[in-house]
Amino acid sequence: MARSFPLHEQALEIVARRFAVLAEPMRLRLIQALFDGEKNVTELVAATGGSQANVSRHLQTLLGVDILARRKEGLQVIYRINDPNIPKLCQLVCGGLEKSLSKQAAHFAPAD
Amino acid sequence: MARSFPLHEQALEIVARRFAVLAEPMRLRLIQALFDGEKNVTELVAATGGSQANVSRHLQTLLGVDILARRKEGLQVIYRINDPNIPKLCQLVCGGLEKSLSKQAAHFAPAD
DNA sequence: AAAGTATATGCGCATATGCGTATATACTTG
DNA sequence: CAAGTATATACGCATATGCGCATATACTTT
Repeated sequence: MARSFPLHEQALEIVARRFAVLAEPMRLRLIQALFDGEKNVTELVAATGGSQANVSRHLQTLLGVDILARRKEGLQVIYRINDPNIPKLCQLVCGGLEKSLSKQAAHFAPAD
Repeated sequence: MARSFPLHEQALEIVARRFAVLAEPMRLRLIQALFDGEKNVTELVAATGGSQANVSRHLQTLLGVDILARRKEGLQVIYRINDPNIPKLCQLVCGGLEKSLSKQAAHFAPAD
């Protein structure tokens, strides 16, 4: 039954996994930080304000689904965006943000 | 520090939330089932093979972020895709699937 | 109004995930 | 080889989420 779908089970889980990887603010921050070029972990830690351990963990997650790629240079590991669809993807979601923002704006007081 | 990002905290969380909603196989199934037109809950239950309760809950989730919209018709509630970006979004992710599929095929070959 | 159909929701459990802390690994330099 | 720097990982806890089950709600029909 479930075999007759455009996407089989396996594919669905992979797509879901992919979305799940993008479903974390910190990982989105990392992706954003890499939009303007590759960076090493220390730079990413600084750019995102996260802890080194946490940033590293999220980088592994992004690496695991090939959203990012990395390159070692001496002591440092330099990450970059590997999936060409990621910018478009984020653009699509962020594009539809305006409505959501105005809709949910009420929930957040303009603290700053 | 974290203030200088293209997307502020608030926006990041909304985007992340949006991705999270798409990060469930059953919800992707529901979205897929609605690609060829609106359907009521019973039809969606049949199309996805899920339980009524579970399907309903996932529909509420999709409704909550305006990916779906609904319309009542007598006893039935008829859902439809509301966000015009969803098809493109899925297309983008599914497009990059081929590589992931071939890559992860190995993982599924063994009993895991 | 009572019974029936269609849909939504509360509850509890099992599991997944994020994150802090500490530690391990990799490489470089003195 | 010891010390130092950069990155990755193991562990544990707190929380979030999916799902089955039972039940509630909404509307229709008799």
